[in-house]
Amino acid sequence: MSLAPRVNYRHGDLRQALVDAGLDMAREGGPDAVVLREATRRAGVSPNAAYRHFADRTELVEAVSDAAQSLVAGAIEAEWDAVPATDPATDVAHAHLRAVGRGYLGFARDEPGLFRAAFTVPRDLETALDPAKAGPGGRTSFQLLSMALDELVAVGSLPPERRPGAEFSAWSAVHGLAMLVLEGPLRNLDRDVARAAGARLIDMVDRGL
Amino acid sequence: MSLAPRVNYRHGDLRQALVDAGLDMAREGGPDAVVLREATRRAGVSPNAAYRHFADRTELVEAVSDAAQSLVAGAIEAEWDAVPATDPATDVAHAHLRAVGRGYLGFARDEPGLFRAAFTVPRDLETALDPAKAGPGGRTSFQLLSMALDELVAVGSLPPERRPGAEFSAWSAVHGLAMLVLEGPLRNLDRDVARAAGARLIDMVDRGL
DNA sequence: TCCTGTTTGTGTACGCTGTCCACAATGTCG
DNA sequence: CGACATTGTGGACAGCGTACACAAACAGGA
Repeated sequence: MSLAPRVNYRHGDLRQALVDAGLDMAREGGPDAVVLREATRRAGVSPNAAYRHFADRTELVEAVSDAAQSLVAGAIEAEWDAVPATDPATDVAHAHLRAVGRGYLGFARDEPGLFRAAFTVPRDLETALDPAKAGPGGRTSFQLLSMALDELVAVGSLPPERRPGAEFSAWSAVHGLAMLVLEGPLRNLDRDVARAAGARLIDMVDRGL
Repeated sequence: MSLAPRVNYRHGDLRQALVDAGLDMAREGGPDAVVLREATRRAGVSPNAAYRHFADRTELVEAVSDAAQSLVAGAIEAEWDAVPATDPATDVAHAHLRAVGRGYLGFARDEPGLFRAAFTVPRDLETALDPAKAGPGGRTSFQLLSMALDELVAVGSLPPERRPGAEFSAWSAVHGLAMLVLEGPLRNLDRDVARAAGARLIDMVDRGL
């Protein structure tokens, strides 16, 4: 980023600069490609400077992961907002669920490295409501999924007794396809075939939940 | 393995010894924990000896991955074989599908490191029929899943027009749950809750395919 | 049986990584 | 203005993957 050597001894916002550099590295190569020394290099700073902001490499990667999760949430919000609210409520609810799945899979396809950084690193779900992981609209991807499922119950498309835990099933399905295609055995699946598989998968979820 | 220093200059079967060491390391720590130098150390051999059997670390990890996939296939075969063939064919077909899912998820739960070594490394699906990845019964996990789906069509539980590509949907679902629980945001999910989520997920697949 | 060539091991070395330590520049607050 | 906390630098270390040159063990034909 800042190619010109700093005139000031202090950097300004080194922490953010390191996270940005980490995001760039994760974009091509996933979380494993985030190397601490390289991040400091890109920030124009000595390797050890990073340790003033992160206890170790793991903490840096986790910060990158949080930022990546926020980007995913943004992508899902965009799909959600594109759903017209004019149709009958039942259709809107289903459309919202499918929008969440489409946003998730679309992000995985367009930004595989960041997707893996987002979802193969994080500590646990306890922090799924962490605003740092939310999109511009302030909601995390998990919250968006929950909203869609609540909506399905409200319009009577999902029996209330099947609502608890439904997040896990729906999430698992799309997440699994993403991982299989990204870093799993379906790695070389044709792009169009993968897209079709995504649509079919969302059908299955919509039908089977 | 061979703690006593070799008396012979040659090792015997170094390649296999390295793969075995790699499996041990992958068992705790997943594919990233497979370190080439450590493998040679455990085999009682100098670091460079590995390069007579693998072009680089990646090739070693891939060999470990193949071995791990074979173990998964074995676990699935065991579940499959435990299904009694006495019930009506329809029930048996569904039971086989569920056995595949149970075997897959059970292996992920019992051997998380090996599971990740098996499914986050491999090159692509082209080699899904590779006998090296098969279980003792000679079939890969992908083949077992396909067999279950064919059976479902045969007994009329799955419309033939939905058969093509059904592997991807079913596989995605179980794989996704496994990944979320193993190295994803559901990492700290209670063991019993995870098990219940698995059962519910298999329900969804069975219903929605 | 020796001689020769191929296979499979060893030794040394290099650059890269994450991380530790002591020290210096900068900002803040009494 | 001076003391203190913050944030940077510099040097060092062990461990990693890997390249290169060399040595031991085997294999086959003379």
